[in-house]
Amino acid sequence: MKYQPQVIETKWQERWEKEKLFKVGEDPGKEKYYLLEMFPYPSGKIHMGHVRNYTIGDVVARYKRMIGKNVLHPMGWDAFGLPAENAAIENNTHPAKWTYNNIAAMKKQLQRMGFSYDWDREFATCDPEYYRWEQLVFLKMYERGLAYKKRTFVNWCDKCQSVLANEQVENGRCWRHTEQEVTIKEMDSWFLKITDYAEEILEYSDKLPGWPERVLAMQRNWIGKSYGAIIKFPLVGSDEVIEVFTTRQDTVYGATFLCFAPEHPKLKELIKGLPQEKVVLEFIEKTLRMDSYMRTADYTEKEGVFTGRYCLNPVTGEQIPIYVANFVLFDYGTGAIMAVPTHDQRDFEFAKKYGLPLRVVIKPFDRDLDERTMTEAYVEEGILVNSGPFNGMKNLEALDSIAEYLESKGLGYKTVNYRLRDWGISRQRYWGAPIPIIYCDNCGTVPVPEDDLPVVLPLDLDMRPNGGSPLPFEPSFYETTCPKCKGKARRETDTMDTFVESSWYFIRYACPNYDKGPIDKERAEYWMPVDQYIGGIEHAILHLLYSRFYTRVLRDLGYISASEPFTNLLTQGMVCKETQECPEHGYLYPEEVKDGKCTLCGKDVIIGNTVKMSKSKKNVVDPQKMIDTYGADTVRMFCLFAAPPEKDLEWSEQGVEGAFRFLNRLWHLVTENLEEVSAVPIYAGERALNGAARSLHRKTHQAIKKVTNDIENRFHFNTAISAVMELINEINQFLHGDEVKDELAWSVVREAIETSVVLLSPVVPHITEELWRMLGHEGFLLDHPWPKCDDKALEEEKRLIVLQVNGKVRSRIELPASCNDKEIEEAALADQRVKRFVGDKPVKKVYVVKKKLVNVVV
RNA sequence: GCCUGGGUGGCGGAAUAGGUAGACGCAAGGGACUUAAAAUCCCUUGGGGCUUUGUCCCCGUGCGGGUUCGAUUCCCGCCCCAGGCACCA
Repeated sequence: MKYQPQVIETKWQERWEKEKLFKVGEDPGKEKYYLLEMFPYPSGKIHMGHVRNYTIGDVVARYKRMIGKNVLHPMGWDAFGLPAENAAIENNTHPAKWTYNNIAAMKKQLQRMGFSYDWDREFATCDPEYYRWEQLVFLKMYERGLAYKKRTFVNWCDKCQSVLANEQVENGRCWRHTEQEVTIKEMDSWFLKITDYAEEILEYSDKLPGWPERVLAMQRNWIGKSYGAIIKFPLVGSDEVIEVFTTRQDTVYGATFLCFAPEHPKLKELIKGLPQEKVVLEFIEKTLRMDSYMRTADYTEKEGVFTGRYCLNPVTGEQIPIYVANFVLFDYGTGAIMAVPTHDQRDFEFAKKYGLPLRVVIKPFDRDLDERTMTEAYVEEGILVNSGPFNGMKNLEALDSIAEYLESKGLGYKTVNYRLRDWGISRQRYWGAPIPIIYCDNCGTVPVPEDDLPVVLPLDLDMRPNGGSPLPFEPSFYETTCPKCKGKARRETDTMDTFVESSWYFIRYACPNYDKGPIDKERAEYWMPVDQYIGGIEHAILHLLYSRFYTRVLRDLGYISASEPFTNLLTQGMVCKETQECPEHGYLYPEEVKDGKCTLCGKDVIIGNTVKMSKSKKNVVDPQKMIDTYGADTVRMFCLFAAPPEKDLEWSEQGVEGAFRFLNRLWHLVTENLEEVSAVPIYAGERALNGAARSLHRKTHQAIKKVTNDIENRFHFNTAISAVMELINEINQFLHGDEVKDELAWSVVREAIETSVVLLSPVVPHITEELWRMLGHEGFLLDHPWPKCDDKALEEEKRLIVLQVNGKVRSRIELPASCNDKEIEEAALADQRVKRFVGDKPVKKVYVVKKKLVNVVV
């Protein structure tokens, strides 16, 4: 009988669906386990990254179910976003239609992979029944000041035709359009106050032992907490003070000038009417015109101009000039810095360039510094000089003393600063959840009344050919009446960042149809938090940080009690493949290469690096093709076997074939021995075994132990699979061996075969289901209890003892397991080879390690 | 520069509590079956050495030290690679 994956896989998929095998409800009598993989954007078809991610999740879900947990394993669609708009323009269709078509296609593919999702909980975030609750939460946040609007400088991506959050800018470029430089634009934008939760999120980062350290490190880094002080510099010719944030208040006596960011809100007012006004305005304009990439690049020179204004150094009383400088960040600290050229390298270079004064205020412990001969800033520890009452103090000690001194004089105060900024969620896009706000000339900004929710995104409009949002051009959408005064008013036409939807979808899965609010508290309390979350590392900051924030907001609004959404996080590696490059034609598809030559020009093809699969590198493998050729089980098997989940996976067609071969071997092992195996009962330990049968029985239980441990504690499916491979190799050896195959022997084989099938079932659920039925069982494997290791089976009557002399392996002997340390030692010293290496040297000491190893030291 | 990982055969990777380095698989080579090929099955496969081809000897987990009877594993110093952050005051 031939192994025909296409036939058996679709057959079982249909049965599972018909029997609602994956449906789950709340069961207070059972321990819950919430397993979640990051839901996909419905781009059209699944890619290998999805396949890997969801296969890993499926193994865990099936395993947890088999050990008796009540497993929630849902799937849905992160369905808002820009690609739908672009595709709609290109194909002259509508984003909604495009999106729902894609969802249907991808759902079919996921089902074809045999994933155990409870599809009854499926939803798409572009459904008003989903985003209406997001709008409600937005209104509640607005009420509490957690959502606010302000005019400020924001990141703008021309390709997106929209504002981006800081988290969505990578190296000065858009995270979705890595070729697109981000520019800074001044505009009105909505923000969520994630900074209110910075401290709590940071603190809890030490309480997430189930998260990879590098993700936590990235988040801590992103939050960027630093201790320092605000220092007030009185402005000359005014009652105002200029506040700066510094972590180096110990150097305040050396502050010889101030620098403002070009975006600083007070700057324009400061220079009004001064002779320098024009030059300063020109400088501001020039700096703002630069894209973020250029502006923050290493090679961009530090530049600035004098503003014409002065302030007083609050501790020395000296008059010092105020500059505006391109390297000062407007949204870190106060947007202005005190410059201490002697002890900060940037300030040093700036001062040298513009001839500004230097004053040493910290000297090294062993020598003096002279500002006239310094060639770089002194940034090490040292002793304070030129610092009034603080002279002679160690600078680290002076940090506190000076802060306290400033505080006592009303010149400043100690503070903590975070790099994290509020989350900008306004998007000038169409395909997103509308922000439920109305602008009225009389009443100002008015929230949409809760009863009027949802503010539905109109589906009957045409996309604009240039790519911008049609909403601001659609009177039927934006024209409305003010809920307060009933006068004419205008709706907000910005939509929300799609990361808002993904910040709480995992809670909605607990109660996807709940229609009285965003969250059915009772059901959410049963399921939350997510016990195991699995997804790509690329969301280390973005989605994972936003979700930790949003979950806390929902907690504080009383919807749930959990603070952290995801107890354990697994970030799987990328799926990679080697690239092929022609010197003339660039990257080539595999079918464009023949015998190492380019089929277009005949030149030798260079085998490139193994990198993440991407269309542009032409090294993608379509999962559908793999399924069609080998079946879903083979694809699942390869994804799990080739590497542990957190590492990158190198795609190898030969590896896939190896997986397919293994499944064929398994298939033939069962089908070719079915008659004999079916004729006997499964070995249950009632009769003593010896020889090869005893050894096979032991191997069976060793496999149970190893597979269970590898899945339960490590998620190392590659070693779990290899343990079953070893078992199957041993079954085959046993069958080909000389020993008499009596009923007892066959019953041991039956135990070994059935155990292999059960152990493999989370990995390759279709073939195992089919074989299970052939072996005469009723019911689904998912409902079969996970096998238990019998420790008695593991016992060995003989043990291999490794014999070392001076730490080098010299011999191996087999001894009865009953031998005690003394007997083992005697046997070791009596061994011929040990004797040879010991020779006539005196034995200094003999180490015996628990029935495993002896080391004779001479 | 800072942070976090990581460096083991031709390759992907094992070695989970300091105790047999290289499990399992891929590739390669040899053999069986076949008219032949494919498929399948069996064997070999870290490197080197040999006046003994062996239950032989030496070397070997990025490099250099250390701790230990014993180190891929622990400690110190360095090198390299990947990812993240980076004018953060």
